[in-house]
Amino acid sequence: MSRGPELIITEKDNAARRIADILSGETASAERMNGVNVYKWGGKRCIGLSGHVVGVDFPPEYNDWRDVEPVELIGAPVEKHPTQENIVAALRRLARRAGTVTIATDYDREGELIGKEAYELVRDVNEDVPVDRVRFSSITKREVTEAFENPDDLDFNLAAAGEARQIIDLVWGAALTRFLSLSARQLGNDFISVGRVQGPTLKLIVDREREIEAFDPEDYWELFSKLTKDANGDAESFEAQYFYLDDDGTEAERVWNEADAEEAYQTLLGVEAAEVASVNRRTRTDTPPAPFNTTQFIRAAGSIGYSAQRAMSIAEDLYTAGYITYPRTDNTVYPDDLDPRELLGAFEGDRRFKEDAESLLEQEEIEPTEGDNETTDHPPIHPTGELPSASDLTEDEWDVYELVVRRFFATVAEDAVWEHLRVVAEVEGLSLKANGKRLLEAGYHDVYPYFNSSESFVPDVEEGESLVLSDTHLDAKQTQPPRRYGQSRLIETMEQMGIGTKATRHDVIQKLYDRGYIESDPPRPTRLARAVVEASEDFAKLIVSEEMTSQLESDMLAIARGEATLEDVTEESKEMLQDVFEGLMESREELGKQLQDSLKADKTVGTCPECGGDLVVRKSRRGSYFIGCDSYPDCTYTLPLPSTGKPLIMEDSCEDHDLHHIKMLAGRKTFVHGCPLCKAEEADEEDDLVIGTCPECGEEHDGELAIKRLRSGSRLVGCTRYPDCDYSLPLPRRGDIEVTDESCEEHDLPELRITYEGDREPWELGCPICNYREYQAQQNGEGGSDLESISGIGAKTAEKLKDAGIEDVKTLKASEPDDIAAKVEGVGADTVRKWQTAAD
DNA sequence: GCAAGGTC
Repeated sequence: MSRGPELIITEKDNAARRIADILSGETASAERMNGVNVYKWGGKRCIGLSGHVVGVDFPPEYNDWRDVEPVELIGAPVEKHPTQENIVAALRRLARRAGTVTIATDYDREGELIGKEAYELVRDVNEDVPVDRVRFSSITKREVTEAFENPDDLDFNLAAAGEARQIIDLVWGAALTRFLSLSARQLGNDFISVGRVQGPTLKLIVDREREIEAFDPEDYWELFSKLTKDANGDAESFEAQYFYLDDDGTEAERVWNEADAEEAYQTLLGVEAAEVASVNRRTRTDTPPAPFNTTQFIRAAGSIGYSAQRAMSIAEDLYTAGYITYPRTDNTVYPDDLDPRELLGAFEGDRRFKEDAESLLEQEEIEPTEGDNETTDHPPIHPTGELPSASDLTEDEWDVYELVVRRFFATVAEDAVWEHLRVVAEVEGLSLKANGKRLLEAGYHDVYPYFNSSESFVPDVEEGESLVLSDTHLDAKQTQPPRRYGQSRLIETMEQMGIGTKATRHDVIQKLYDRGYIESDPPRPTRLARAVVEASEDFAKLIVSEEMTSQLESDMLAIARGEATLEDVTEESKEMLQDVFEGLMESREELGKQLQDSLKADKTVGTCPECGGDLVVRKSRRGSYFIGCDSYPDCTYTLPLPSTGKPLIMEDSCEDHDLHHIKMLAGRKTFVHGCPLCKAEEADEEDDLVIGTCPECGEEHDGELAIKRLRSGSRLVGCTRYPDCDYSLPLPRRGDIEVTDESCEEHDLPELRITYEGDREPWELGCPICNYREYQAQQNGEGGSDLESISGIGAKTAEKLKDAGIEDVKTLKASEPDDIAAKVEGVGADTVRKWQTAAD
């Protein structure tokens, strides 16, 4: 009997392709099966999954939220079903005729579970085929070859640990989410969610907000003087700060008592010189940073202005294009077979990195830095050595790519060395100190400019030397509340707390935005978020506590070790949830009311000037936002809002009308609208300024074009016969509009100039018709494809789609998913369907 | 339609 082909299953297409290349000596060819790549060479086939291709859920009879009491979900069965039909079908087809199967999913717990899911799909169609498992932590020739020479077995206990997590997350998450949503009567798109990871993350944000609110600022004073060394006519000055030793004998700069501060201030004002009491010099070694894992990468990208979500999406594109390694990793230690010299060598041929690469290669010894996390999942994020040419990347992609390259450079660069100089001067029993620092050896800072390496100057002085004292000033200050978490700080804290994973932490933050729990950046919790956290603290403490995860982790460890079973762990967890529900059911109504009140508070802008009710942000039937009275239909008072963006109610209010200011969130086009009533009044007070004849109805009806200000705050050039004629041309939101003496011959309209406050140069907008035409041409010309407006389509994918003749969203929507999948590498029909839905 | 975890 002849054996069928060997089937290799990986976690993702990219890994399948690279492993096929390595094992085949680059002779593997790719073919498409159900829109999925299958790599083929000799008697072997290799297919990449897309992470989990099956998911857990309750049976369909539990689908209706209203029909099923949330508490019933605790006892409900949990089923597995395919979520990526095309991949599952392809896998089954291949498995049916396979002679052996090798599971080569990622080397971590979730990878073991994904491997077991693949194993079960294989077993469904082929009872006898031998299945083994290979493990490697980076896809290099050496590791992969070695792993395939020494195959192992699947670790079913480890996979069961992952399954226990799936079940517990589903049951707790779904039961509590439904309970909160039902009790507040929030069904449909605006349901109220909680979960093991989003819960504690939200509590972190809410707790910080509570600290900020409870903060009681304290007054203190700080004193500074200028000290000048005046030797041989060369005056060198520096600022020194007053300090004293507090009761514990520790050095303090803040003076907590105004009288003491004033006394010291007067003393310093009365003197003209101070004597140097001590000079301390020391050198400090500043070691280069460790290689990037996901969290540290997000943090660094954050410091150059990229949100966590955006940084990961760009990294994903760079990875798919082959320029950087896999961006989701916990590892901060390079694998043994990364040869830094070889990788540096790849940058010698590139104009932009040549100089730095060469100087690094001149080092006699190259020993990369190591971080604290050494894991088996993937190598730290580093450039692959395949370089993009300038036109391959957008500006943002280049920024992020350069960051990854330079981080790699830094990890193989030399230490930096600083010299710290501390000078203490004394006068009349008062002490002043200054700390200078100088970069003696720039080391890694030369190749990694993202850290602050600025120096502060303090001249060489000697003990006993007299310095001129001048410019003494006393600064009154106040202690500040703790700062809100920024996105990267939040992700770092989640990592420390052990919640979420490298691949999900940034998504969790996005989810909190989507659910209406946080707004703005740095994120600020809404009233709803507080109510959800409070309700959870009162009745389901575990769901907002990091302990739920640490408990789960130790349970999973026990399962993996064979010391506990999946059933033991899930049953115990369900019993705890059952107890939680006893408390919840009793307080159902009260809880629902609190959630509803908070939801309303989140929408409230202020008090209605006509009836004293609440003014709230509403959405019209056409989908646009406006402000209306909560007492509608008894009160019909409304205020318009700008048509672009989603309104955010800001914290500050208008002094005249006591209405909260509004910000319109629209990505890069975000702007502050301000007080909606002020905007409306400004428009009412401003007369339309006629500048010419309406090109559409001028001849027939004597329509005229005028510069108008709308109550929504927008400005435009529009026909005076509106609404009978709706001809209009856009005008910028900001700046003063000046009508110049010049006029456009073609359209017989005056040219406009926009002027700004401050130093900003005026903008010669010109004829409004010409200007609008140029704008439209620009929109349709370069970057005319709007494919990238769909979430999930990056620059690279858009490029690939265009190569396949799919130029824009319209074509994408009109095409058959399977056709696109067949034409475009790495794109499945399911993905296309998702894009098509996203485009609607 | 719920979670969290993969991946796109």
